[in-house]
Amino acid sequence: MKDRLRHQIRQALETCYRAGTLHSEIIPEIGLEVPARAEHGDFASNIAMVLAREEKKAPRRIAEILIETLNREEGIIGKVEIAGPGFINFFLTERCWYGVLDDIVQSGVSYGRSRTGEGKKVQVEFVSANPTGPLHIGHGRGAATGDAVASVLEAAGFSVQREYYINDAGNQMETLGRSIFLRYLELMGETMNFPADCYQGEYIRDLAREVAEVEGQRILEIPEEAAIRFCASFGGKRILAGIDEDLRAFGIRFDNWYSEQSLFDRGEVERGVALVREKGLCYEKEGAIWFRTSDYGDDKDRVLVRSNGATTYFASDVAYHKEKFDRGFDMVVDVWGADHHGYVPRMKAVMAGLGRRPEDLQVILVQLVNLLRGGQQVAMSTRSGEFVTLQEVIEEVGKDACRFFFLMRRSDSQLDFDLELAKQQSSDNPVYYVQYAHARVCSINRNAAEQKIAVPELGEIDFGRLALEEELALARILSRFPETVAGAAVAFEPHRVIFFLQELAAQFHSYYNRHRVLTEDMETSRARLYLVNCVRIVLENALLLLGVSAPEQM
RNA sequence: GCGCCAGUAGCUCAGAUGGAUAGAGCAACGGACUUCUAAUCCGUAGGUCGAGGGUUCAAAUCCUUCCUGGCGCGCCA
Repeated sequence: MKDRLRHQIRQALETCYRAGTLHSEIIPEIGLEVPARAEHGDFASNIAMVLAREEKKAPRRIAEILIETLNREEGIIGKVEIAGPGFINFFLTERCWYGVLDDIVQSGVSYGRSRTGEGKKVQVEFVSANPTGPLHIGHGRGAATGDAVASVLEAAGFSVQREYYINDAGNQMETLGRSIFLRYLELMGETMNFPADCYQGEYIRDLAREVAEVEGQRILEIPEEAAIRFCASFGGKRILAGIDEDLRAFGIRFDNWYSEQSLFDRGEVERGVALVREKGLCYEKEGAIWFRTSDYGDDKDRVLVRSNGATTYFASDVAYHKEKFDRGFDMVVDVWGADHHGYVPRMKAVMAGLGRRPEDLQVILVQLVNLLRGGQQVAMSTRSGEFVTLQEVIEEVGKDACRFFFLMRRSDSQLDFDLELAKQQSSDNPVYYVQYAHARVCSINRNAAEQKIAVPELGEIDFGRLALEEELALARILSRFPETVAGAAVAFEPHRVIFFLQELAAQFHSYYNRHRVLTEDMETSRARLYLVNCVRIVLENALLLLGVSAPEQM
């Protein structure tokens, strides 16, 4: 809708230049916004004020000239007013708003999709938790965010792959192996002080028990190093399977699981290091090899290969990101915990070093989740192994509430997650507020069916019956859905969809309370039924985009 | 010390490309169920947008200084 109007303005501008009524010959970015106040129209443009300096004319005068030139034939533009210092306020015709309803019915599940992304290949990498323990609530937020970003990008016309990067190569895997091995020894009757730098959680004992069940005494009889390696691999696989299970319960599936170890096995890390050395981006100092990331905005250079010959985690990441682009992605999105933000400049530097634009790598930082229960903070400590797992939270509050809560805030602001509130089935709980709107439409449909009124199909209603202000307001909100999704995609901000949902649900609830859909008058009933089913479609599309279900009854 | 992020109503937070009188939810107060689900709605009240300076016709938004909070500054991962 906005694009159509913008197009009309551009044409008017060109016509003015041709006719000589305006002369600056520039076509600036045409600012169009939805004004905060209804009396300022459906859209407002600041174009006249932007041109004022160049034209050396009063903004209001420019606005007059433009309005005279505007093509009204397409029937989109109803009334146009000049207001304030030179705003042009556009009031679109009702016909044009109700055309949105036909768009929605026609597009159905596709309504909201756009071609903004032009099919560009994007990879979204998220969660990527080390396979050394179960997912906790912080991972949950990253999971919900990454998945929603991916979905929103898909809907905006990008071609998206979801990837999980498995950090299975570093010495944390060694620690995992040793932790399990030591618990295994305990089971076999050895007494010891379990080291503080090992993983403390109860799940380590469970894994040790499994090792004992499957392998019996065998692990006692092989060299310790091999035993640890076995335990690491055994535990890593089990934990990863558990992570996959948790994520599926959360409604998330990855297209690809990518192992860091495989980078080593295929020589990618070596090749990556060699490549940046060939490009002259490195130097040796004190026996180590350094990447000149400070040439590209990082505050210091970073070690790729340590003086003992071992590569750093950074080296893996250079190889990994290089390999991502080798796979043909136009853009790569990484979802990280906000505590890794210091890592961003060096990875941007890597992009530049590899000859990519820094914007081709987008990093979304996800802030901490503050877990509360009835306003009281829930104590968590990774070191002692006392943390609330994602699985526990999903079991307690349900997938829908969990997903919704994780997305309610901008990802880079901290999030209070109150378990009691998330469970509450009341107006305090925004999840139910939105879902309830959907269920209500479904309920209306059931009642309509009882009265033998079918939901009208495309073109079957008389828009003249939709004359209420609240109905127009609904149509306006519905029309904004595609641009909301596209905006959320290019800004990597899925929370915008949440706010859209809340606004739509609020407008619907208000309408519902004030007016009956099923009335004495058949044609009015049918027209309203058509409208509220458009609301239902958009609610459902938006909820599914976020991984939240759209229930038919509650 | 340096860097990144944040500071908006009592609380939790929105405010896309700078726009007109800064919004929502919760909490507070007052109302609405013989009507398609009250998990809802309607109304009232609540603000020096951390502080100062600057750019602009126009600043919560951009620049700058300062204050406060969080995080990060390894040949760790």
